[in-house]
Amino acid sequence: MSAVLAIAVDAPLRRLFDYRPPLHTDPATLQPGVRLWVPFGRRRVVGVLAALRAESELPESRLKPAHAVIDATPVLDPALLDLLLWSADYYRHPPGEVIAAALPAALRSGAAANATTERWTLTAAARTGTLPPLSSRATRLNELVDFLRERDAADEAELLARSPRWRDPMRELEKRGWATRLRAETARTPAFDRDARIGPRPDPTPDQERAIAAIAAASGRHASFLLHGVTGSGKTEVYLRAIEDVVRRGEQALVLVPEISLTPQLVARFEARFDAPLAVMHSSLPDTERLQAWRSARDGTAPVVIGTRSAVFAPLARAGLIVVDEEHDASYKQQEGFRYSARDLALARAQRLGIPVVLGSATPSLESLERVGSGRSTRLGLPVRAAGARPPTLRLVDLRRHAGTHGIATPVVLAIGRHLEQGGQVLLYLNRRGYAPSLFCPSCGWVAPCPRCDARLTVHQREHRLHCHHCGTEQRVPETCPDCGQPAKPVGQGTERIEETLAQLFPGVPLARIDRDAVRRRGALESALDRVTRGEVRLLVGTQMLTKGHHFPDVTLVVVLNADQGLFGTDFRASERLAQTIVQVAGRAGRAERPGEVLIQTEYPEHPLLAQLVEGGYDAYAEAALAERRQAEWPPFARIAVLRAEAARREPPMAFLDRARELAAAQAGGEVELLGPAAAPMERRAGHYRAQLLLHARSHGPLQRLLSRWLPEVEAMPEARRVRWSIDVDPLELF
DNA sequence: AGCACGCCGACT
DNA sequence: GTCGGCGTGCTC
Repeated sequence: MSAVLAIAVDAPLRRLFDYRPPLHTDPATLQPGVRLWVPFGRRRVVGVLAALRAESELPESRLKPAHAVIDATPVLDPALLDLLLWSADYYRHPPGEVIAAALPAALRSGAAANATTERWTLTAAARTGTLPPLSSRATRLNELVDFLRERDAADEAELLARSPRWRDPMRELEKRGWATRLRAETARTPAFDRDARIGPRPDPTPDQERAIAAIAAASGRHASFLLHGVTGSGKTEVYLRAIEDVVRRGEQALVLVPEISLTPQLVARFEARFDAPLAVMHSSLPDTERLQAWRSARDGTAPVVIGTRSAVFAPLARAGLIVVDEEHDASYKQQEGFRYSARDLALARAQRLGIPVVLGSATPSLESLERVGSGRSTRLGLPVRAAGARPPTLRLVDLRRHAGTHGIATPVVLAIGRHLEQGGQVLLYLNRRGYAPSLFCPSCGWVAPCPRCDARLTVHQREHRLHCHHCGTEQRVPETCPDCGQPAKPVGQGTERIEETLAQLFPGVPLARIDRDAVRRRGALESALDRVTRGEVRLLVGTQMLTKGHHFPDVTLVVVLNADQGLFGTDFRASERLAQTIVQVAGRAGRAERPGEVLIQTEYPEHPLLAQLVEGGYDAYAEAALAERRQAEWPPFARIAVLRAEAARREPPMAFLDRARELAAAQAGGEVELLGPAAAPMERRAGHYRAQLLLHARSHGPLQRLLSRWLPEVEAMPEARRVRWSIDVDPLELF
């Protein structure tokens, strides 16, 4: 009986491909997780052995033999391979693409998995003297031969030490058959010395102590913790202590952080503590550095592996702990292609590995709070701020009752003045960059539209241009309204306009704006943040960028300029995001001994979400929101998936989804509810019409069963070829 | 995704 | 007469 190799190939195809073993290769020597070169169509590609099977569904005659085995040992260990194949199944994504997501680009194109060292040696013929002698005038060659004759082999360092220009003569010796190179895997041993290498650290508070002890008590088995600590309560110190414990046992910790917070400062803080090289994994890392980080994670030379979303797939020689910082952050969910949640996969991975996992946040996702509520996770609270700082007080400012200046209500203007007078810094948050969200003609009602989206163009005054924030379209600001020829004017507020207004209201007060436009230049963000920290800036305006990770100890007043965007969102998660944003931005105030003040401008001060936040903080909001989700049967009390489609014309996506719905209805059997199809709220984006079909079920099982039977049918539909479609399991955003 | 095959327009 | 447009089909 001949074995069949089930191989994952990096192609958008939701299946594995069966091959015969390479010629003269005993399949018994092949372990799942090794790479092979395989013929694929008319190409030759790298595949990963997913499983060895007794037989194929295809007749043996249709199977091609793989060309060659690449790895002696698997690039993906059994647990990681298993997690990846499970993920492919769970997220309904092609297994080859899922595996590709876990491997550095170099490995996807066949590079050696292990670092190799080259050594040079004389050939047997050279040593026995059977070669024609070298000319006595070739001094460089003769010297090199003499050098090699004295030893078995020489590595690059030794050759370099002898002569900096050794490569050319060596190449010549190789050409003439005198020398040859030996390639060997570099021996790697853990570089860190368990005890001696832990740097100076502060004493933990009693709350931190309790959390550290709970995590330590779970070492060596699976346990899931939610580290719920208000901003400034010292979550990072808990991670560091828990990791110390892991490192002392000679194990590794995997730390996931949101995209925006993987800064050199954060890495430096970890490095200072462990005094060891960390493996840093980030999507914008150059290929060779990614490969190096991957190798040092895999061979165990890095005690700590720290990275963004895709680092959840980092190979670990001796995994001891997984940490997911700011677990509520949306950047853990990949929004295109393989739409996985790194936070959810971190939980799945820790469970498979039998190790503890710590999710940390000041504003936990409702999913994580529900896990605590149902007993699947243990909450570790850090209720007070380190250094005794008092929490800020929140107050609502009714925009209907107070006149204002370009979006800043008078009481807020007065409060800003007061805080500035008392020497505080003031931070204003507005999630809208640009000068104004639209350009409007008061005489005829025309509003500058994006030609490719159902959206308005944003005015960028400084550049004198209109930008679409959805598709990137840009144009000049027209002198006059194109419809009636009258002057058009910017309407509404963006950060650029707030900056201008503040400059007028508080002349002479140093001001900085921090948003994507203002800090586009390399290093601009760092230098702006520096000026804030040094106190050179007193007024600070910015977007989301301000709410993540940066600390502003001297900020005494935080203003949320417009809380209303999240209050009536079409998305069931809109209010959760708003509450998290407000609490996160509020957390920037009152870090030091000065109490902070937070003012939230709204047209709906009676809205229950805002009332809960102001009176009971995030916990009160979360409790109410969970009750609401339970009642309405939305996640985390239900499971959803979204089938999305888009095309250049309006009809094909709807036709596709209508037909897909019919197929699903024929299978659903009552347990899965179908909602839609419906056009996206902003139907046209970047010239494409978008629509979606929502699938809703009480639990995971029925939804997964439907998806596994239904998607192959969807894939085969003729309508499927006239649209771009995708499936999103556990979507974060519904549109 | 690639890659090839296949049948209809403006050009060396 | 050909180069090449992107529709269609296939990858063990």
